[in-house]
Amino acid sequence: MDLNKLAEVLIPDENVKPLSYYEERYPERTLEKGAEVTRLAPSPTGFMHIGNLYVALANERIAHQSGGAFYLRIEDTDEKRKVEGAVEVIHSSLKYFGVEFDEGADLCGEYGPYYQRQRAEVYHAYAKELIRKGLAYPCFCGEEDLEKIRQHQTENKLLPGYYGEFARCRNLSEEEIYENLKAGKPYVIRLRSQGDVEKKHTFRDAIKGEITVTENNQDVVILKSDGIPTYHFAHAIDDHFMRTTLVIRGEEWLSSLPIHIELFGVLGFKLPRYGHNCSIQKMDGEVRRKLSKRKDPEASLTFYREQGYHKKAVKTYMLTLLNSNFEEWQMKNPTAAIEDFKYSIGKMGKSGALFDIVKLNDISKSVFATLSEREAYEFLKAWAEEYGNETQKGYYKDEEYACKVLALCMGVGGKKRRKDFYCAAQATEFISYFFDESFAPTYEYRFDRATVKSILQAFKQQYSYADDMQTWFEKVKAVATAHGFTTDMKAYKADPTAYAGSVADVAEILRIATTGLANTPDLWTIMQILGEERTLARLEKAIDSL
RNA sequence: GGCCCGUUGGUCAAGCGGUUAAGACACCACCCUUUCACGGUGGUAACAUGGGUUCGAGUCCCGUACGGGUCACCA
Repeated sequence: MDLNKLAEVLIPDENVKPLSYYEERYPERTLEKGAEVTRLAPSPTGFMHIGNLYVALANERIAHQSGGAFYLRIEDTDEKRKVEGAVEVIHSSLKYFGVEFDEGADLCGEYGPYYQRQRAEVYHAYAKELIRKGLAYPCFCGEEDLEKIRQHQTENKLLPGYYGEFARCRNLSEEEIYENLKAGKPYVIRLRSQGDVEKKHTFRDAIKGEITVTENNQDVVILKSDGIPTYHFAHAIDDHFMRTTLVIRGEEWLSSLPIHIELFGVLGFKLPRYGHNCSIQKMDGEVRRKLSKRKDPEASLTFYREQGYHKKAVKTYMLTLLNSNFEEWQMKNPTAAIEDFKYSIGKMGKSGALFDIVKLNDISKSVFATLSEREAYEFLKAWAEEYGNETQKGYYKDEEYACKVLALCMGVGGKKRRKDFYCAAQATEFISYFFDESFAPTYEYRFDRATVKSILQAFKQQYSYADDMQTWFEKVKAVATAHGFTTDMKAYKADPTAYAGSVADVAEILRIATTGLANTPDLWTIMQILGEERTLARLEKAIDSL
């Protein structure tokens, strides 16, 4: 059979150049020893999963820490999944979390184009080469044919797939091929696999360690009927010519590793190192499962922006999941930039981590506690502008007032900072009682109405805006005593039944009356910020409601 | 179902043949505090399971159970 001719007929791409051209066009990178070239290679679906950030961060850290390069390649070989503007979403959502590429799609770079659809000629050049060598062949089987083969295989408990004796088009004669072609039958190009599933090898994965893989025996499709490569073929060619040294990707790829190993071998390329990481999971009732794009809002990167999580918090949390020694390092180096952490691929977990939003919130609280009230103001204002409603935007109109509120709520200037905020949405909700337009209390007291009313009335009569904190407390205590509430907390704790309540309970009643909440920062300061008129109005309103 | 991977407290996890089996989050208690928090101290709580190998096993081997992944002209 004239394989040269067959290659020309099957893949009539006039842009194809000799193979040596591509090796020269995409030369080995000149890098320091130990430098790693890594990449993120998402499909442009327009949806960014938290797992994308997770794996992007791992790749980015390793490349930049080693003095290598980190690039973005768009795997747009699947027409059906393509979404307009998706690349912009990838850049912007990763950039928000501080992950930036050195080269890649929509950026410059010597190893482009970085869109797979634009690299057709390279794939074609190598597909042709494989055909010439007899290592690839056209396959005319349609969906129905494949279905039939699969059915036969499942019925007879055979390994499913297109291989060996089941690969019907593998041994088509020259006449048959040209007859099919003449009849206008669509075809794909398949690899003529030389592997044997009975042969096992151990493979060293950078994350999982030693794993056993069998050889691939599937005649996988390398070029689809539209001439576009499948993931496997594009992966081998791109990662070779973009000179990737380390491929960190999800563990769903582990099972197709044998295909990749064979492909790299058959193409004469050096296999990169691989690290297969686990996906982030969550608890759904009793079962543990992957974070799902459809069911879990927190699976989407946009969730964190809409909620107003600080990028540093999300990044820190990702790092604690990615590298088990990160938290310890951070505790020892509380002021160091997280970029200074020596990331190690070997420290990545071998089993899937559960996503724990409570832990994220805890980290976020600490991040807020490092912000000044001005920084918090800018952050919250920016969030409100983009995601808040009209009332919430209004909170940040008066900068001085807002900063006073924030300074109090974050404990700025105190010996220890408060940790009430974990995201912009929650922080904005938290401070809403400072604004009359959103003050809608439900007043849930733990004492009977008569007592509450009496306490409120007594306090209101004595209240004076001019009082300093000390005087103010004296008055609170006086009200407490007058109602049979003790001011001696120790005594109260020793025997709570001896009193109607404690001064803490009185404070709680006043707190609920003025803010609607049982948990707020220092009440005296709140009243100072609110001002005399509004404070009295709120007490009045609370009394009226009883 | 076949193949591959995994399994240490509720969660994230250290551990690399000999440890009183770290630490963090959460929870609880106490302390600090004239209020709410912050903070401090302490506590509850774990090697999935059955066999081996070994003087000795969370650590090595085999089986079982459970969980995950994968079996496309999707990535």
